[in-house]
Amino acid sequence: MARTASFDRQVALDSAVELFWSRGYYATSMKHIEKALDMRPGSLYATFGSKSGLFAEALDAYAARAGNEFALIAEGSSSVIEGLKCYLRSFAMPCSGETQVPAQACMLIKTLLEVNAEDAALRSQVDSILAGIEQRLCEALNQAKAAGELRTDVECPRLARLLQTQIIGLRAFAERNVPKDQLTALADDMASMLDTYRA
Amino acid sequence: MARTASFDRQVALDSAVELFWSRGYYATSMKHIEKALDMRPGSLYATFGSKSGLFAEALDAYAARAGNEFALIAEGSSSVIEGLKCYLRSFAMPCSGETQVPAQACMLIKTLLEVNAEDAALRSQVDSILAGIEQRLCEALNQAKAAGELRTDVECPRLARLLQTQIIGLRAFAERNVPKDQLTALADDMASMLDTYRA
DNA sequence: TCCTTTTTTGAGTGATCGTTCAAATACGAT
DNA sequence: ATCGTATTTGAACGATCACTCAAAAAAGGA
Repeated sequence: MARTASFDRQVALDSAVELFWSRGYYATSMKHIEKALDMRPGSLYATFGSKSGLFAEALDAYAARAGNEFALIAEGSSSVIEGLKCYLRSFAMPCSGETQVPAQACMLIKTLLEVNAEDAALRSQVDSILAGIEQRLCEALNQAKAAGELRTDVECPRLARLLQTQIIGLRAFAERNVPKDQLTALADDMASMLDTYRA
Repeated sequence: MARTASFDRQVALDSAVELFWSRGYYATSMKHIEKALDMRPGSLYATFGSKSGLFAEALDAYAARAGNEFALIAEGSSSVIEGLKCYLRSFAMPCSGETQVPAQACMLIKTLLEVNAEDAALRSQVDSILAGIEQRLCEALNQAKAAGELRTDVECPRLARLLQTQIIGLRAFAERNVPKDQLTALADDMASMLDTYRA
């Protein structure tokens, strides 16, 4: 046999997420990537194919991480709705624990607003990931309704989209350097808006 | 005297807004700008100084236009709150009239999420423009409260931030290719949320 | 230890980036 | 018409872009 690869694919992807989430797609050069992943062009292109290929994998890695975080909060909550409110409020926290986040805004939304028609593949990838998140929210709301937490006339898909839009807005708003208490008040307003739909 | 400039500065800026709003800052090259404004490098640099200088002026032009549109809707409404609800719903419309918009998302938010720390001047410019919009919303709400449209216990600055965040989220969400009826339902949900604060 | 196979390296590719500037051009005053 | 001045033009700058590939390096099997 022969030489084995010296890098860890998942570690490299995590670095790529950090870098792209922070700098966006177009403003991240291969030089940045080489330094952040500690890999040289040959290895990078052999492994990920292209800059956009790496970005695509980073998007999926980000989505997987975000999904885990949501599941974690949902699991640790007494009810579905409480979990969703807690999830909303989590985006107003400075940063849970010691790890610093590269940007307040969601990487998916940053990509959705940044990437233009020439990179249609990335656009549609983001679109389908967001659709998946929307569906997960909808399923959580269905579960809440089945548990009697929500009024029976609530349209779950519609409320799911409202919820997703609230999160998008909150995280984009947080990209500004706004006082922490204003941010928590904003998240509280959104969380209490959920109570409107309660049974 | 001597030769007079052959281009109209405001027309050029409008083209720049259209171009930058559509393609973003980093993905717009000077070649794109030369073609869109029909100007050659010498004239461009003599007039606007640099790519970032042109972008800065385009941002201001965009903000002025957006302010006018808001004022127009506010003027044509029976009450302040009705005007705000109408304003919210306007972002769910396909496009009012014949003019096509280059992007659904707000150019200010696209810029806020795209531009990174190396271009701090643009970032802080966006930040102050957004703060100005927030204040305008707050003033409108104060006016509504004075007219008895809002409960007396409503914190107008806080509600203004909530409103701005709703708009941000709605317009970013609309960047996806989502069915029109879903979008109007979303805007309706946000508009009716305003009723919660009514007197 | 040596050989085979795979990975890693980094110089180099042409293209494009934002920007400059001297020459050509055209307008207004005389 | 001629001149003086400001504008317009487009070639060219060095830097950087995403990407390629031949050579060097290193791991596992013999």
